[in-house]
Amino acid sequence: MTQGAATSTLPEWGMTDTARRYWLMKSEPDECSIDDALAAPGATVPWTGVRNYQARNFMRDAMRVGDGVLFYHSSCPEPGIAGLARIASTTRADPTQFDPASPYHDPKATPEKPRWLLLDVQAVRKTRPMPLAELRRRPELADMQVLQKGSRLSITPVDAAHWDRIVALLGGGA
DNA sequence: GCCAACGTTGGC
DNA sequence: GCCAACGTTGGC
Repeated sequence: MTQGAATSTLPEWGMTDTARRYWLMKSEPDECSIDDALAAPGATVPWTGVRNYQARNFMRDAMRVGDGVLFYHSSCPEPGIAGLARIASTTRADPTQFDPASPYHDPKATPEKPRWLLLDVQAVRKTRPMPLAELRRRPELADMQVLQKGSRLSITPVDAAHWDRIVALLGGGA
């Protein structure tokens, strides 16, 4: 247990302070696919571009090194889970917010007062595609947050039971 | 390209 | 602090 203060709990998600947590993180494959992540040094990529406070706060307050990640492809021909990953760092300022040339530029952010954070995500393996339509088809997954009507968050918590079920359906371990 | 849903902004 | 207008997300 060498990692720093991991004190926050998410009782609303039934998470305890000690258990491993699980997340679903959306990425547009045009920007960073599971293949891109696996090809990166250490299979690790900085998760840039989060511009939603709730998603940022998950990263800042609840995500911990080693947490499991469902790597999800969005805004593409076949949206769905494309791989498994893990959280590989704590948060730091997302440098794209300071870059006027970046689509993620935030003119109100300064290095002294950054608004947006990122953390590193390490790809573990590519899986068979598990399309959104398949997730919706399975009753035992119906209450996943990402499947709720109007859900747009790019980072959502995943129940351990849902994680276990999805990993089983994907075959192999996590 | 459409559009439902949701988040943010800014006038008051 | 309200809330209408606007922008964004993301599946289809």
